[in-house]
Amino acid sequence: MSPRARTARTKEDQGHEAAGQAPRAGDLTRTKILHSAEDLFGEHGFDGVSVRQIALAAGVPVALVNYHFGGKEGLYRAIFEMRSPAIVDDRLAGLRLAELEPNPDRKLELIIRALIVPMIHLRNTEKNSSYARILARETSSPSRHSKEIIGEFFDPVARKVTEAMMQALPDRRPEEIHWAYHTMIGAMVFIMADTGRINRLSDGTCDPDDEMSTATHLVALLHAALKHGRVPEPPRKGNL
Amino acid sequence: MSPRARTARTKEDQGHEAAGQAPRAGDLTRTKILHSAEDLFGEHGFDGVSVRQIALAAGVPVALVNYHFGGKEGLYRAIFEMRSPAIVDDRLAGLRLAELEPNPDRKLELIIRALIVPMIHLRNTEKNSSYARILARETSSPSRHSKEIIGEFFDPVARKVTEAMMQALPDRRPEEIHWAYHTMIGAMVFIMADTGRINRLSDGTCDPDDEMSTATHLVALLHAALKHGRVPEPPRKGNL
DNA sequence: AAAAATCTTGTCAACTTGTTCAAATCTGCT
DNA sequence: AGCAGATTTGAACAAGTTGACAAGATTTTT
Repeated sequence: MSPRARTARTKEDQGHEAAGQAPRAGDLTRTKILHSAEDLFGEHGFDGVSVRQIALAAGVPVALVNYHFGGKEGLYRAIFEMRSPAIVDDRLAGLRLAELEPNPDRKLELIIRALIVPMIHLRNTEKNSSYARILARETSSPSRHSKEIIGEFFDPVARKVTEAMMQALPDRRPEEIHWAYHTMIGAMVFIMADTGRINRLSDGTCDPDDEMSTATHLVALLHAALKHGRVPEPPRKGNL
Repeated sequence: MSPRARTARTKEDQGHEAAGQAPRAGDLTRTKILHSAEDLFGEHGFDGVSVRQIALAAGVPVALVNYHFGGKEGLYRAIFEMRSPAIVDDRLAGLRLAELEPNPDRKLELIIRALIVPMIHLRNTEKNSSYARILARETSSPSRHSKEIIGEFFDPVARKVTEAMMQALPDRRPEEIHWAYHTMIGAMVFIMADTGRINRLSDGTCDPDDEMSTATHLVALLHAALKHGRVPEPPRKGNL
């Protein structure tokens, strides 16, 4: 069979890349495939791309994909293993920063920024823009496979964010916090999906490529939503 | 060839179903296929389902799909032609209602409701829940095909909504209106996608199946976002 | 230098994909 | 009853799918 297949040593490759710990021969091929896959998956989705197209784009024989990643699913997972840590770590760092802020209003904004800015930044970093699209697709897909991947890679940090929100907004019911959180994720993910609709409908006034402007607007809107968006009635049953 | 292929007479079938105007023989088959397709496309996306799976679920031979809809794409389009008018009309009706409201604050809320409530309602109407998922997928997909379909069926009403928003919030720059609009769409579409993540992360406290509660929370949050979410600085270039 | 592990390559088989075809059946109309 | 058009059917098609293999090339270790 294959000596080291599956999604084995991806952490070493990306995680501590600086300390050159035995870069093997196949690593160049790995990253070539990984990048092509990222682009194509981002554009057409998991089912919309064949391994052959990826291999062709990467300029390698098809068999190499199976050798290095143990199949199409393994390749897909490898993309998440490569990219996710960066966002998650950035978010956690942002949350730690928010904890230090005494002013409750500023604190709330910092939490929102911790959630949003890493992703916006990711999207606008040349090489990673496709991953943002992949993430957008996956986040809003109801399939079992998507749930597993998102759950594994992003649920932990999601819980941290909601906890921080509860602390920053102590007068809200958990229900309100969670709806607010998913409103934020939805808005963010939609803009990250990059359908071009924003540019189209705004006649070019709004441009997601403008990292600064996008973040400013999105944070302002979501900050207002969280700060002033109280739900009037406590949730008694049978109200119509 | 096929006498009447393509996506011909879908309006007659669904639109004015009451007045029985010549229900042809194949109409039952058509709707069987249409419904199965809706479910499967909603669950796995366009590329995630094969025509054979759809035919199998509908209990008809594969060839009938091509006969009635002229191919897979035609079938997909037919779903939009069947479902879209209902939402679009509901939204337009909601917008007309909002125009009559004198109180600017209430007016803004009515506009938001006009955009959101029809879709939430659609999602929670037994038969149509899958279409909401299809719509969510398609709205946040960057592929050319998705752009075309969404553009054709939903851009017109989108422009009406943004126009109404500009009237209700005359002190905002167009830029702000458009970011706000896409924030709304994103939040809504994400919740409609129905990934189960909301239930999971909130430990069941939030349930998108509860139409009333979902609408209340979402409208409250977005209303606050639009009302208080001003962007501080005018967009001068080169700000860092 | 020899041996062992790793990496690359072209090809293959088993299977699924969307679509088409000719023949059969059903339908309503004169 | 008979006919024309609409509908249904099962089979077939060409093209593309994934994953696997053995054999060769390369690198690393002994």
